Amino acid sequence: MKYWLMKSEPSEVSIDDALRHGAAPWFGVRNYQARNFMRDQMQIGDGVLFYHSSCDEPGIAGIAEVASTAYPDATQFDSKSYYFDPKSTVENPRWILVDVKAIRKTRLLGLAEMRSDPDLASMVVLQKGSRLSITPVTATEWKAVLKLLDKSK
DNA sequence: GCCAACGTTGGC
DNA sequence: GCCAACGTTGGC
Repeated sequence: MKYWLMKSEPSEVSIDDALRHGAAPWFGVRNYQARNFMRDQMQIGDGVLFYHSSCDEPGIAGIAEVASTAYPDATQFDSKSYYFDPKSTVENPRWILVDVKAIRKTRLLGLAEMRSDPDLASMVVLQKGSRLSITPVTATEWKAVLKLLDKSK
């Protein structure tokens, strides 16, 4: 059982969208490191912090879980898709994904509040220059985040 | 809109 | 394989 933080732009897929859709493919990852986490390390049932990025209020917006093992991202084969990759083939797909199931929406846990918690000092997403859309979360960080979410700020 | 940080590309 | 140029991310 591992824990992850996964970024989504709410203008594309927000936590509300994810809750409506149930388990859905986490399409569009085009970064090898993030892909490799999904391919090599994610297991069904892993905990996911659903993070809103590139928006007015960046931060953790919900809790989700990994709902499938890895399989090819269909959007890479769709020439009309923004995520189309002409260099990828069905025989040898370059991009894979997992299904993610949103479990609940939380209050918005912003970056400033996260940075104020010493238990989160080493959290990858808080490091300077960290842009990776999928990052590992330690069990300690997971617990600390849940604890912060329980506080009514 | 700015800009730092990082990833990718491609010429050599 | 190096590395400069370019593109992208994402908070501010």
